[in-house]
Amino acid sequence: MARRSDHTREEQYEMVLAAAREIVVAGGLEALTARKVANAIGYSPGTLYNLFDDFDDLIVHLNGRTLDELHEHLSSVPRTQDPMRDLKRLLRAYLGYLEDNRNLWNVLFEYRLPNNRSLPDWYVNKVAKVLGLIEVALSPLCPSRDPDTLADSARVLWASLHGICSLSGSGKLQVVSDQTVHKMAETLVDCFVSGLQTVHE
Amino acid sequence: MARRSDHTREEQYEMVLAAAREIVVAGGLEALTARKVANAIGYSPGTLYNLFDDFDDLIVHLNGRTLDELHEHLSSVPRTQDPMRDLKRLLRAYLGYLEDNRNLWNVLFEYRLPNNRSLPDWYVNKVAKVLGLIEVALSPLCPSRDPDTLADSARVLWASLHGICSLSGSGKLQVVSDQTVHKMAETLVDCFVSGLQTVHE
DNA sequence: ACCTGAACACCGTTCAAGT
DNA sequence: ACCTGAACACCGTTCAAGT
Repeated sequence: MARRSDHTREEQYEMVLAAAREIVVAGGLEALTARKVANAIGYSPGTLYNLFDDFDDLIVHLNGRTLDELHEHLSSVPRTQDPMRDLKRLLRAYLGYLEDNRNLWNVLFEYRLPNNRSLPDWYVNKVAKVLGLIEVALSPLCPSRDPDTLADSARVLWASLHGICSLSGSGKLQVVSDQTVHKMAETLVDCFVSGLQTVHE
Repeated sequence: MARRSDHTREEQYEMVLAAAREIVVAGGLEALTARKVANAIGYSPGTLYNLFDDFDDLIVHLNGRTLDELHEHLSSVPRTQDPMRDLKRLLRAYLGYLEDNRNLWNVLFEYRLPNNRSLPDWYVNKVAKVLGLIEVALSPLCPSRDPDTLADSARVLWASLHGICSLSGSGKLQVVSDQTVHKMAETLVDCFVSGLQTVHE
């Protein structure tokens, strides 16, 4: 109906992501619809397509923000002289973020791009930044000096932790309490790190 | 329009799951719709609701079949006198099933029930059966005689493996080749089992 | 140039109407 | 008793029409 200059493109972008975040926090991915986001920011559905390629693109941007949040949360973990203690703290910080932001975390991982499309470079970089934190924490515990081996170990640990959180969160492991998830995650870290140091390749 | 006794209820049930399986194999979860399933078996959409509570229920039943298939596939792995070798074979069988049935595997894990609902008992039992296979393989490698500890270890390993396959499959780990996934999974198993034997609790 | 809102082609689900 | 198929309340997405 009209050209509205109520908000700049950047303001609209921020409004959309803020609204999307709120909707996901309140109701998860299934609650997130284009019409609801548009309504929340006071624009029509069509306006979203001026800012994003499509709804998938919007979700990827929201997940990018979640990765930033997660990175910041994990970055706040202090480093001491005890590498194993630091790694455990990082683990607890991760589980803490998950518990406080369950729905955002769920969308971050449960959302899959359609088969023919792949994640944009800036998104891949955000993942790499989080992985970097794990590499740093794992480095003093990793006997190998090869950076590729370290990177692989960090990815295995990160992915394994994800598996525990993911399967238990979706009720596919007969896991009832967060306490059990914590215990399983600790078991993983203990065994994996211990194994790293004894396995000779 | 008519009462049709072309097929019994059981026949219809089988037809639905067979059609759903085919649609998923061909196009993944996003291709699976009620209308498409109904059309594939030559009935109207409404008929599905005579057989299943809703579409979620249909997917859960399909996933139940996938769990059966997976269990059967893993059961075919022969047992030798070398526990580590057996476990590695189990691992390879799992990765093999995944590669041959990627879309079914994706639906098995990426599909989440709405928040307020939980998986039925018969489904939980199917999961437990698969976990049982891992327990049996892990048992001779696990120093603890406590069956609960063994069960926890099996769940940690299963979930961790799932995490690696899941994250790499959705492109969230910068993992390119199946070869890398294999390598990561082997690293996990090596380190985890080795760690199991050295970690004292 | 920007935004609208109706329209399109879909969803899962329901239920009166038929046999 | 079983099945239909139209209808309902939604989706994501597009685009002619407005200012």
